[in-house]
Amino acid sequence: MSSNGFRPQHSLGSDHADQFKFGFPEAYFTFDGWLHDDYTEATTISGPIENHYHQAPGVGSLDIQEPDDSRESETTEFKERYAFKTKSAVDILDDGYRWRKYGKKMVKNSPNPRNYYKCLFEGCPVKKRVERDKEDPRYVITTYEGTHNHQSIS
DNA sequence: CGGTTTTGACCAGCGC
DNA sequence: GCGCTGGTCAAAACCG
Repeated sequence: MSSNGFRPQHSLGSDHADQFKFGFPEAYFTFDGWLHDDYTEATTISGPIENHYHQAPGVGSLDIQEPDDSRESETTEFKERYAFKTKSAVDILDDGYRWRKYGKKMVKNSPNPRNYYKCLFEGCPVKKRVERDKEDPRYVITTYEGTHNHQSIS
């Protein structure tokens, strides 16, 4: 977190296996729960905020969304998805991966646009969307979709 | 000059 | 079907 600014050093404190499963760099983020599509079940972050990162005291539940029917799952890329809120003044959070923005949309019921990003790594299917919480513009909702097939370099 | 962002068009799923 | 909504494409602009 020194020179380049944002590299909090605390660890998630629980399932590192999960982190690797999702291919996320250690200690970048903590999760405070799964957000459903309508975000109704979002829990609110409590705890100290450091820079743009949320230092949650604990890791919330992290549910995996798999396709309803596995009838066509073969080589099977699951569509894991998870989301979390971060209190941040900026929309672009450095999570250790390189992303290319490929779209922007105004969503209904929210004055804020939603941005679409794709992981730059060749062949990596991961996408994410970023939007500002409509009720609480101080928060950024980031939704990741997919699993990184590589280590984070950056 | 190469990669990224921007932005409107395009497309697919779904509810009416 | 039709129109609305969300997600993606792609061409041009933009920027280091």
